Amino acid sequence: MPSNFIKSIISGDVRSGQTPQVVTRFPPEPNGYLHIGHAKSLCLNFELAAEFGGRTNLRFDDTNPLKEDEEYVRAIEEDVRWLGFEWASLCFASDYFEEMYERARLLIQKGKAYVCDLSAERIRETRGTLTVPGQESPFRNRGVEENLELFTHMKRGEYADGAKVLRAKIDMASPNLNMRDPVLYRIAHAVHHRTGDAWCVYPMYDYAHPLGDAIEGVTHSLCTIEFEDHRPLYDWVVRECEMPNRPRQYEFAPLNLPNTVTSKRKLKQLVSERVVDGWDDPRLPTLSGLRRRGYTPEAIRNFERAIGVSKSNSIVDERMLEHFVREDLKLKAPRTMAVLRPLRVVVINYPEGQMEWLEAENNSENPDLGTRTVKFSRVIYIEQDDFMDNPPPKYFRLYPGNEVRLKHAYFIRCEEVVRDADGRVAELLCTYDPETKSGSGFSGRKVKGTIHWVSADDAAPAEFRLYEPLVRDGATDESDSMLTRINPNSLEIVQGFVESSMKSAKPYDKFQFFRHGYFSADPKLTTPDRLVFNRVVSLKSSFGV
RNA sequence: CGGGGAGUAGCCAAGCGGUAAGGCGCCCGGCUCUGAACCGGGAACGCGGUGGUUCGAAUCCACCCUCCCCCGCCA
Repeated sequence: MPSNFIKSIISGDVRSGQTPQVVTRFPPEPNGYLHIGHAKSLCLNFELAAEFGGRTNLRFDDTNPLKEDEEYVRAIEEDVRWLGFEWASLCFASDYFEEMYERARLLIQKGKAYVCDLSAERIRETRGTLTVPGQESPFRNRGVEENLELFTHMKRGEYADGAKVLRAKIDMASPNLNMRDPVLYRIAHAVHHRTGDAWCVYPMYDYAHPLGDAIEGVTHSLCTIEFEDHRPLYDWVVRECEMPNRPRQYEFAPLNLPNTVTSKRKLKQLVSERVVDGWDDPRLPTLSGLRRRGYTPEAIRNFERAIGVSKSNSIVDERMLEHFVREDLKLKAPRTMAVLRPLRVVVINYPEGQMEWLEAENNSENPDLGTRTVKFSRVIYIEQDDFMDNPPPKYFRLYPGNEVRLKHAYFIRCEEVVRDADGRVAELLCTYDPETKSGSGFSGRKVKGTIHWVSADDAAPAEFRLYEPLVRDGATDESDSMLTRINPNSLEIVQGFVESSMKSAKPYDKFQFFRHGYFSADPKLTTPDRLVFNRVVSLKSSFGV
C-alpha cells in the first residue's frame, strides 16, 4: 500500500514498540449491503494489518435490533470473502452485551453515569445548540444505589421503550455536543437477531464501539471523518470503563464517486421500491451489484489502493474505477466477437453452401488462453454502426465501394446496399477477396478498418445489457429528490449474436467483445439455453462520433 | 471567538526546511488484423491568500479566505 498518514502512524507505533501486534477491525452494521465505499475501509483495515503482520476481525456492530437483520450478516460475510479477505475472528458487538452492561454498572458506581427519565424530546431540548450550552437533567444527581436499581429494572424490561435512558455524566456545557451527557443505553423491547429477547436495553454506538474495540484488543480503530468529534467520547468510554486495552481511533475521508448512490438509506429505498432488481442490481455500487455486473475483486482492490487515503473531502473520477477493471480483464478475458445490433451481409462471391472454420487466437496478448475456431460462410452479420451510407471524412469502416478487414477472416468490399420499403438499409451485398485470408501473410494492399462479425449460421442469439448511471448528476446529495432523478436509460437491453463458441458461457464468465468492451455472463439470467451478458465497461475510444 | 476537520495540476494523491513523486484523465506521434492495448513525447501545478522567519518554505510562524462535519433514545 502506498504511503498514507495512517500507515505512517502505525509504522511509528510498531517501530517504537508501542504496538507489538497490529489489530484492526472492519465493523459493519448489518442493516444493508456493502458498497464500493465500504471496500475502501475493508482494504485499509485488512491490508494495513497484513502489511505489519497483524490481524483483522470482522465485527458486526449489531446494537440496534430495530434495523438489523440476519440476511445482511450473510451478505456482508460473502462480500468480504469475495474481495479476498480472511478475518482473524468473526465477532458481534452483541457478544459483549454482558460485559458492556457490567461496565455500565461500573460507570454508575463511579458516579459517571445516571438513569435519566427525560423524554427524547426533552433531552433534545435541553441539549442546547451549537452555540448555547445545554442544561443539566433534573435526574443527573441521583444516587448510585438508585441508579443501579433503576438500571436493573431497565434491563429487566420493566419500563416502556423511551421511558428512561442511561446517560454518561460528562459536561452539559461542552462545546462538543457529543460530550453533553450522551445516551449510553436505551430501552427497546425488540427481538435481536442473535440475542433474541434476552435484552431490553441496547447500548448506543458511542458506548459499544470503543468497548468492542478494547475487548478485542484492537490497536488502531479506523473510521471515517464524520466521527472525528466523537473521538473525545471514544477515549472517555475506554478510560472511564477502565479497559485494559486502549485502542486509538483514526479518521479518514470516505470514498465518493460522481453519479453514485452510496447512502445505505437510499440504496435501501431503491431496492424496496423496486427501482432496481435487488441489492445486486448491476447498476448499484454495492459489492454484490459490482460482482454481478462483472467487476473483479482485483480490480476493486487495485482501485482502492490507487485512490489513496487522506482526510480531505474528495470525489474520485469514476473513470479510475473503469480503468482498473479494464486493466485486470485485459489479459484474463478471451477476446471474442459479438454483434449487438446486427446488419445482414451477403458475400455474393462466396459460394452458396460453402463454409470454413477459421482459427482465432483467444487473446493476442496472452497466448496461454489458446485458440478457437470461428465459422465463416456466405451470410454474416456485422454491426450496424460499422456501415454508413454517407460517411464523414475520417470514417474507415464500411461504406459503398470501401473495403475493410473482417477480423480473423477476409477483406470484403461493399458493392451494393439493399433497402427496405422505407428506404432504410436492410442488408449489404459484398464481395470478398480469397487472397486476403487472415494468417496468409497477404500484404498486397492495406485496409484502414477491421470490423468484427458473426456468421449467420453460426450465430448464437444473446442478450446484452448496457448500463448508464442510475441517477443523474447531483443525485448524490442528501436531498430527497433522488427518485426524480433516476436515469430512464440506465439499462438498455439489446438482442444480438455471439459466436457459437460462447454458447457454453457460465455465470460470471468474462469476455472482451471486440471493439465493444468487457462483458460478463449474468448469474441470474443466464441459463443453458439463454445467454445474457452484462457490459462491465466499454473499451476506450478515440473515435469521436 | 461554539467545537472539529480540510485546502498540492481536470480528478485522486505523495511530500514533513533544500529547491514539486505517482496514478487516472487529456493532447500529439508511432505501431496495430480491436479507432482497444502497447510504445514514445507533451500540456497542465510553483503547492487557498497575504505577510513573516530563513542562505533557502508546499513544508516553520501569524493573520485571512473558502469548503466539509456536529444540536438521533441511528451507526
